[in-house]
Amino acid sequence: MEDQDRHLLTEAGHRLRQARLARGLNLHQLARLTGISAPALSLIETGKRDPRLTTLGKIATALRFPLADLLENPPGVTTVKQAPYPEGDGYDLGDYE
Amino acid sequence: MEDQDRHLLTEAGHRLRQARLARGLNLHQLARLTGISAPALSLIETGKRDPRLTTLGKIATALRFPLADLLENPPGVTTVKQAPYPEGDGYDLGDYE
DNA sequence: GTGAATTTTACCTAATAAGATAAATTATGA
DNA sequence: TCATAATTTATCTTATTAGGTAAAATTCAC
Repeated sequence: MEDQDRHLLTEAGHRLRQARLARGLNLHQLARLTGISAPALSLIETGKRDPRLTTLGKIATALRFPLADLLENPPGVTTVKQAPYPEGDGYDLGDYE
Repeated sequence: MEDQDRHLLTEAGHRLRQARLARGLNLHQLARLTGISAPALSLIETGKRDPRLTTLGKIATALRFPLADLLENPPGVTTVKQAPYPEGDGYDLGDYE
């Protein structure tokens, strides 16, 4: 697994744990709410598992936490609208056509 | 699979496709950029596959697209800060302790 | 320090993501 | 229409998620 992947998983895991603790829930209780087992939740929160999108969705729903905030954009930070993309260029596709 | 899951997958898929097309890339080219096969990308974009978090991360990176924007918060919409959570209550854990 | 609660880890099984490849389908253009 | 490109679907293999359970480890309260 690459470094970027690992960072993504640990970051999302940290935010999940913080959100759960902020709501005063333990893993057992969150497991009840989500239908995801406590061991699985533990692995996700500790960044040891690469969860599926719907798995994250179930957890976010149970915690009443915006899914997007699990992944990027620390609270309060807003994504800046980018300018439209320059036509065609900007991607290195190598010599592959 | 539940209704909410399906909605999450189709929504994320749509946004992925829009982002890819906005950059003038076809599936083959995006496959080259991400290391994810074109058939897999097709399944994800059409909401027929439940991708892993790191898979979404690879695609978002390749498209230079904020991962969070794939999932919620249509461009321009900002998440409203919630008040701190009321102590203990608000969750229906049934009669399970 | 002890004991209880919580979390982590370690098995197992089943379901499924993802790669490769190829075939089929669907645009797109000449 | 026909040819080409692009996307979708199908099949197979491999890797990994996720549930269940139990045991180990950690944390917390007393």
